Amino acid sequence: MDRKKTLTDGWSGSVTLNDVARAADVHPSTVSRALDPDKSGRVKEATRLHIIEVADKLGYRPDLVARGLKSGKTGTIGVIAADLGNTFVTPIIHGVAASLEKAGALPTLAETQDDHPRMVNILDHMMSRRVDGIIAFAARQADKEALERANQVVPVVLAGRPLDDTDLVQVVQDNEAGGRLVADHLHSLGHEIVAQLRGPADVANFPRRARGFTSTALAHGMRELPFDESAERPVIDEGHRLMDLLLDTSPDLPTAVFAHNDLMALGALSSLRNRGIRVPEDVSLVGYNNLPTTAFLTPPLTTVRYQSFEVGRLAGKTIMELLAGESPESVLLEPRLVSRGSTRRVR
Amino acid sequence: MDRKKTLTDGWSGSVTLNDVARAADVHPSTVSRALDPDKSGRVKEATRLHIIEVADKLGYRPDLVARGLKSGKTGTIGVIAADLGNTFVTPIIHGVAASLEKAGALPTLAETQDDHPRMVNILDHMMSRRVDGIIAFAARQADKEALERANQVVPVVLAGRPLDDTDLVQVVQDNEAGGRLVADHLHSLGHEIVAQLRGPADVANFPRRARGFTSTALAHGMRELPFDESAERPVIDEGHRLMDLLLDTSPDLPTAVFAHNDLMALGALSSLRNRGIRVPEDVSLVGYNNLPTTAFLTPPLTTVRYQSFEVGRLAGKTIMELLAGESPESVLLEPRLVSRGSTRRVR
DNA sequence: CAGCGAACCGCAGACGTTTGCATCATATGC
DNA sequence: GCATATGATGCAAACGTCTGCGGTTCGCTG
Repeated sequence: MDRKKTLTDGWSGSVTLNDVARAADVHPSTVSRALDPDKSGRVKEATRLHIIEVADKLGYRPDLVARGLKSGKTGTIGVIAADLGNTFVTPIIHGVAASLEKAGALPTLAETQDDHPRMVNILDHMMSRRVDGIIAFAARQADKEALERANQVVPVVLAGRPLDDTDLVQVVQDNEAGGRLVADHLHSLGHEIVAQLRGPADVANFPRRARGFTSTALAHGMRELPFDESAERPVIDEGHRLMDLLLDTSPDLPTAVFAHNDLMALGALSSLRNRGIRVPEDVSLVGYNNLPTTAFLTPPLTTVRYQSFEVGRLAGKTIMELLAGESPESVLLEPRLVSRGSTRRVR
Repeated sequence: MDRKKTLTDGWSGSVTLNDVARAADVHPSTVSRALDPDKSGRVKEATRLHIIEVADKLGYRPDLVARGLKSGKTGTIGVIAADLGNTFVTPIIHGVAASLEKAGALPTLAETQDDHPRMVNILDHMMSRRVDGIIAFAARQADKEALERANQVVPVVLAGRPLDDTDLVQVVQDNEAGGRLVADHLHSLGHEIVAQLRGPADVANFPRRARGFTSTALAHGMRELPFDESAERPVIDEGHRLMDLLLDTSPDLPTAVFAHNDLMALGALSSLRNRGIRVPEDVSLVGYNNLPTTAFLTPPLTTVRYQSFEVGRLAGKTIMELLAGESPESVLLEPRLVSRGSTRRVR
């Protein structure tokens, strides 16, 4: 009349601490202590071993939900993405998952589609779930206030996309340096007339890339064509549209184009092809992110490496440090230019 | 002396049901009922409105952890991936997240790296977290038993990668049909000597593709070069290695090669290029998955569309149906060939 | 041998909800 | 106007775990 449930021999229909206690003939609190590595010194070695044996035999698994209720810690980190379909986002998630798992935590995923009300809803939901912390990436400037509010309750780390004027801890790449690298590269190849295809202005990455590029181009005495249109979203179609627009409206042709990410570069490439403009013979083209397949394009795309996985990994590490009460600094990763066939010396 | 905490005006330091009850001068259970849409009929309209108003003012957010403990439902679905770095996996996750969110649930992510012990650990962990269900994709045959055991406790859905000889509900593409499509396509272009670059044999997708391809090629009277080596992992490098190996060991040259996925096709492409073998002039090349950038390769890659997002979406839908007590069938999506420049009529 | 501290363990309350049951007041039927 | 049905709310237990407090048992010292 003691061992009542032996349903499956795997995770039986949830064996509780009480079941173990009854089977081991001790009080539940003793079982709790025996199974807690921190407290195991507070229980006699013999009983501890006995309890562990019984727990194993019964296939006891602690109920993390109950534990979470009692302790206030769920071991869950909310990860809020703008767009899970974005090829630049997924490696970050990969990095986050990898580093959290190492710390015994797990990420819970949500997507905002860059919609502000949705961001607020999701934050609400995450708080309801009592996540221990939040990693938000791909946040637009508009979300800043909501994220700062959330940060009053649980640690918030920004990953992949920076936010201006905020005290939130950030793990991002130095996009301005990235823009500078591109300008330097084009300058070293002798380009003098250049243009940018801008990503969405409210995603801070892109204005920063633009700023770094423009200032350095200027410093080198290059001429940047005035073209302020920016993409709605950083995708292939928009790259195509912007390239078309530039070609249709600009009196001059640039000898090199800096697309703010690889996808937009792809779109630009097909726009150029459609018009018989050759890359790199007529125009050099640079992307950003170094997506896995860019090396296999024809021509292989010159681009800037974005260590997405590393960003995710560090963001995970950072939030665990915050949870441990430490005060980690924001991280600014250095970009690196990957020079390939889509850029060449201007004749 | 009633409203004690007004810390932040956002998510104040967690307002509980009791706080609301006290402020509204009713019993907690009444608040619980008033806020539950299902039970709202069981409380007077006036008090209900009053309670809602008070709850809003206090910024009450239910504690989903406590609710989970009481109700046994956490609103969380465990999503177990083999490799989050796999470009074929991420759209599936995207689809899962999208469809779960619609149902008010959220996915919790973990990665096995195709390591069996790790899969078991993660399943354990997921059970401990009391997930309502599990979507496992990218499972190898070895994991079958563990997943079936888990399925005794919570619904399990397999997504993206099929498993043989199991009753688990699956949402996958008809890989055999995919293989047939490729063989048909190559046949229609007049190819007679063909070869396959096989993906890992223990991931059921690949043997199925192989089977469909081989049987159809045979039926068409084509000759398939005997080449049984298969990739360790379905990645670029392995495609390169296999292509090299095939070229080095086979006495005959195929006029067309079917790589079991796009990444391997990329590797094969560069192997061929290194030897001065032109695609598609000398050899036609087919991939699988239709990754976003394959259309921009030179030549654009002929491939088979894998509706990854749709697979994820349906997997999410399916698990919600299982949770609702319905008995959804396994889903077998139809592949579609995407014919591009990497295949051409044989001279 | 009395006394005392340490080691070990049980007790019970708490975390924030939900829910069957009990209770009370009100409305309905005769 | 009384009995009964009905509607609204309060009460308390429970979900599984953790933990401060206190009690018991030992072994030890003086």
